Amino acid sequence: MAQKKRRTMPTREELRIWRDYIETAETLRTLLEGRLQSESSLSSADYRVLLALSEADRKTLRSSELAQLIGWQRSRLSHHLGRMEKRGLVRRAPCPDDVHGIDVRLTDLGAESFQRGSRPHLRDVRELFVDALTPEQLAQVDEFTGALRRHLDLEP
Amino acid sequence: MAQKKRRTMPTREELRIWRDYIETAETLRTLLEGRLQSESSLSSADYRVLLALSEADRKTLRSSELAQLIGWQRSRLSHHLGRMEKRGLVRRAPCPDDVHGIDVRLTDLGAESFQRGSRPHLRDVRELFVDALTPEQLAQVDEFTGALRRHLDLEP
DNA sequence: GCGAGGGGATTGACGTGTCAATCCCCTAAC
DNA sequence: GTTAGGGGATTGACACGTCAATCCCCTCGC
Repeated sequence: MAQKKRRTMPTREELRIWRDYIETAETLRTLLEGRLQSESSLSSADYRVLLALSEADRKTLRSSELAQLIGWQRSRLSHHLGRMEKRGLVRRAPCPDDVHGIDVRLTDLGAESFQRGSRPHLRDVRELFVDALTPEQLAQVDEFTGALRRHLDLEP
Repeated sequence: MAQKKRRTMPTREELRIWRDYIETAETLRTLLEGRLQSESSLSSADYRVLLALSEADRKTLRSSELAQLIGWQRSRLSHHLGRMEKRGLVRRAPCPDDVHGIDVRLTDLGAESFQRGSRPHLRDVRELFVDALTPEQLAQVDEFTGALRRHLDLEP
């Protein structure tokens, strides 16, 4: 550990592991995204929004809460909601309780799209990720992801 | 294993691990990319191109070889080279040996930018990724990444 | 020789994400 | 009351990646 702190550059081997790690995660994301798209015409961005909304009380969230929940910048959410609204998946309306603030509401079409996409997507996650790993490996993923998150201060 | 095959959906716990995994990798990528950008005004896409070129013989590669090496679609590479050329990082010229085919050449500015970005970038990788993990955890990452890659048929 | 086909590369249209600027409406200072 | 400021949200300009269409020039069959 002390020795590790003294080094500046990663070794060749560490670098290879890093590259494999990040590239594999990327590939996995892309594959899942492609399947989701062809199964339900939803991007993974759509999916995150729909997921958050469908778990929300009255299928509605304040725009800022939604951004907070899924960890997006305001402007990204705003752009994306605009596109989703155009496709009829969500609807925006001024929030009655608060003069600032916009309520984002799941439409029937949005709820239905999410339902339709959800099961195959979960199946895909099992197939491409969970099934690739033994239970021990899965536990290792959890462990080291936790270590990374703590290192990066992503944990509560 | 037999039991696993029979299930359709991942458990709640498996899903949590999946989400943490993919989200952490994504965050890490974004962080690294931001640092690279502010340290050297290079995107990680720029970096990959410059890395491949600077390791190449005569700092030059055929466009198609380059695409192959870094695993990009032709059109993505073409667009990106256009932008990089505009910034003076690379230069394109018809390939003398082959009537089809374009030679992509690292410019002096490109080589210098890469040099300048490289060390801090490697330091960042060590700091944000390698230092977060014990040697055992790093070995585990390698192991399960390998398992994933084999499952997805990404291995040679 | 000439037309079909094919590999190499580019282009255009489009959806997406980021950053910075802006807008809107409220609250608080004076 | 008028204005400074601040939180919530949108907008515009731009960089990026993807897909499908296209272009270019060669090779091969005839």
